[in-house]
Amino acid sequence: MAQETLPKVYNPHEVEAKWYQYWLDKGYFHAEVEPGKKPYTIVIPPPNVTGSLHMGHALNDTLQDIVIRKHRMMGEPTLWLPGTDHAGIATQNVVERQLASEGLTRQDVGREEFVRRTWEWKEQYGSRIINQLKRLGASCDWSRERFTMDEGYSAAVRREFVQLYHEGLIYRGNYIVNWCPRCLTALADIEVEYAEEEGNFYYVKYMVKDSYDYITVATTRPETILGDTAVAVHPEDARYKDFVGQTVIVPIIGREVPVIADDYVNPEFGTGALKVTPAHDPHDFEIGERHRLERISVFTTEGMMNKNAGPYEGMTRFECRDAIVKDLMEKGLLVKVEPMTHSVGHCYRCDTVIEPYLSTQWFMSMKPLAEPAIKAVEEGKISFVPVQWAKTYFDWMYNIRDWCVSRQLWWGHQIPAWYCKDCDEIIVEEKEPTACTKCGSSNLEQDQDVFDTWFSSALWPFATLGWPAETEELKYFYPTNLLVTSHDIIFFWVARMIMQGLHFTGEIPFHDVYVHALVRDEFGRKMSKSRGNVIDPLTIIDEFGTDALRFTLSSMATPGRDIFLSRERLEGFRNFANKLWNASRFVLMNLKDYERIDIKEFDLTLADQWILSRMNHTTMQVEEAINEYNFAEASRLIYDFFWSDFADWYIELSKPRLYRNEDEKGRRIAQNLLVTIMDHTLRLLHPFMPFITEEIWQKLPGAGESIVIAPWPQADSAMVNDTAEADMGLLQSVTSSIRSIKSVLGIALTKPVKVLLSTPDESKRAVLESDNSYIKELAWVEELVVGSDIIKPEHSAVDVEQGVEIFMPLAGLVDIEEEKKRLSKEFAKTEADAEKSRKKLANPQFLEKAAPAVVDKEKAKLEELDEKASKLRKQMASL
RNA sequence: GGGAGUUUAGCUCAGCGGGAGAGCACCUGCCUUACAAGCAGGGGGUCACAGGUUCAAAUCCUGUAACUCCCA
Repeated sequence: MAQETLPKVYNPHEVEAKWYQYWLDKGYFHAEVEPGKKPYTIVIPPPNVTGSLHMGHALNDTLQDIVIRKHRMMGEPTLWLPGTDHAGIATQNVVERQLASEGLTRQDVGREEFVRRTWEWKEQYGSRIINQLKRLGASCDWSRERFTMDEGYSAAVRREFVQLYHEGLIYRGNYIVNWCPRCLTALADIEVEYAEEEGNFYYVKYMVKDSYDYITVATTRPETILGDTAVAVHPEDARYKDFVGQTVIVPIIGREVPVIADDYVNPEFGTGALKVTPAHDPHDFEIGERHRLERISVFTTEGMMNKNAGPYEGMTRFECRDAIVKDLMEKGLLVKVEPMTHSVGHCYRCDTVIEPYLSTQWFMSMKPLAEPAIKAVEEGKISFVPVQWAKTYFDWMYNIRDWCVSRQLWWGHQIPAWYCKDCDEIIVEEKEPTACTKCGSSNLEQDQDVFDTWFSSALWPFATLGWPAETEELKYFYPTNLLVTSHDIIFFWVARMIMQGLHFTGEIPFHDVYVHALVRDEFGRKMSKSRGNVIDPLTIIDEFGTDALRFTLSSMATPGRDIFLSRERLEGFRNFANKLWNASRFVLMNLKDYERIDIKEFDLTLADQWILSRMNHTTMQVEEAINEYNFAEASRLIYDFFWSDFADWYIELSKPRLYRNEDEKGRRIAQNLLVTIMDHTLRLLHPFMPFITEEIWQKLPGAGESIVIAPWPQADSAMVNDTAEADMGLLQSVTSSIRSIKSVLGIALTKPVKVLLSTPDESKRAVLESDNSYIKELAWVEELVVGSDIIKPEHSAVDVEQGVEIFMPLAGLVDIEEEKKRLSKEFAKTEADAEKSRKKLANPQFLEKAAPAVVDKEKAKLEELDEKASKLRKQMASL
């Protein structure tokens, strides 16, 4: 094989684009229905079509890609189905901003033109995030890419609505909803984000009609006084008993309203008297229902005061608050003002203060849908990993409330409901009706609203596979195996997919839900565009390479802990990539006369047996870790094996065999093992670091078409060799000890020295003798003597490792005082350890109750420590 | 107000009933024919605090404190 010269430093940019294109050209990511084989499926959490890749995506998609690539290598028909979400409000906001830069509003251009422009925007920029996913190395089946507003998907959404409507699970009604006065739409309860804000608690007098009596009511929102239609007190509140049934006058506006008694009122809170505004508060709305109160809305949809606000008409909500407070004060109706922090709802898309607002909307009845979805998790058909998220899921599901699914937006799935203008009939059909089903009139108008985006993404796992059509793909790939997501959308998305999946397909949409952490900035804050603290993964990829980013994220993906991304970590894993690169350079530079042999037919050295044992050991552990979705553990195992075992020890030990010309057989075995281990480890690592592993693997002799489709490494338990690991451990300890003595005493590592090893243990002597070359090579020892009862030569440094006394004559090498210092330190440490152990063993309870194996281990440990200590003491005395 | 999580070396984090670990940073010595993005060695921790369970607690339980998140 030709000797290749590789650059000293791995350059990710040259290889990443090349291999990604190669993989695409070969069609490796495409999954076909293969009857008789068990498929493996993940649907991607579809990023917003307006989005650009952030660290959350990078983590989310890296973890999915790891699992997907592993299953693909295992030979399963593996589908990772990609796509994007039309993201109603977010996308509409983007296009509105674009219009604003031209000095236009969406109302100026009209709905049709606005939607046309949005599609145009989507065609132009919608593939941005898809291309970014490709840079991340995501091995999605791009031929199956879906968009939540493409034709087939839209048909699925219509089916969802029409079926639920006819099943009575969807209804239309006039209720209090969360209204965003900027987006001009209703929002679902979970789309409101609450924040503690400094506000005031205003105590206001409500005069009793024809009396000088009054009730003081406390409120944080005095502007809603204008919509008050009652004052409520608790039925058992003695203070207000006589007021119930009387009429009070709403300040400013002069409306006469009743004093009512209702259990909802908390007598402890404020004055114990509550002003009731059924049109502007969800609780007040319910009180209003119970007492048949009038609902008076005082705001416009834009959050301005309407004509019901009388003198305040035209003011904003906030101007009105100030004006009313001033007027109340002037009229002597304001008793006092107390500062108070309270929770204020904000739009999760634009952060505007939400207004509870009376409005006619479509709602979904959630209880009947939630029941089977709760059961599926309780019965273990769906598992959350880590399990504690199941509790979060249950809490929400048990307290679920009806879902407002209509949105007053233009971008989205328009609701397939038509209203007959002649007879008011509501017609809900998948196809646009031509005539009213009741009166036959053709004077029909479609509902102007669209669905909540999550209404459509709830169908994602099966609508992407063709539902409602019973496609081959749906039958084969559904239910999917795994959903990977972050905890912030368990309610928004995961729970709703489970509900709709069970309702519409009769099956769970996925078996496992792996919930990963959020990626935060260095201060632990959620990264967000509005905070301006986003670390762009593309920048990181440019600087460190995709593989380094992926490996960093997977290494930090410990269940249940958020990730604070740091540059230092990225550098560390970039260095790991470089280590891989250079180890492979070493192997490739030393393949002169390489010939494939069957290593099982030759006698393997201890180092050979050891590295094979470690490799198979590691493989088993990695397999287990990935199956438990413990990506950090899997990454660590591969990192440690490759760097600490293979590079630091095995490669070093292979050098003499490669460089010495006389030992052709030894060289051949070493070459074969180096190639075998590289090949095996690269395959194990490929799901984590796809690019560098392909680049190196392709250079190895006997490489196949691509590592992407190379077989996933199987552990061979017959190769796990405890004796080899123990023997090698002894040699490593002795080697390290000698290096340490040299280093501490200021002797250069490369200075050749004489070393004597003494142990009564015959098997240890055998190991030290037969493989003394390991110690000689790695600790720069020119003369090594092994014996059973060696007397310490004068002026020697001493150490004891695993019962082996190590002597290094220092004649002329070093100041003996240095050695005394080193020894007494070593002795003190050994004595302290021994003392701890002795104490433990002196405890009769321990001997009686602890597991025998634990006691034996402790005894052996103490014995060794005692022996070491006594030997060190003896040597110190003789110095 | 209810719930969840976190607190381990200077920093970022593993470990989660039986000998305190890694990477980075720091100190010392090395360009030893793969790698200075490296090699060898070293220092550094009453595992937040207080109780409890246990022969044995960083690890399990209870409480306290600080920080973070979710829900109302």
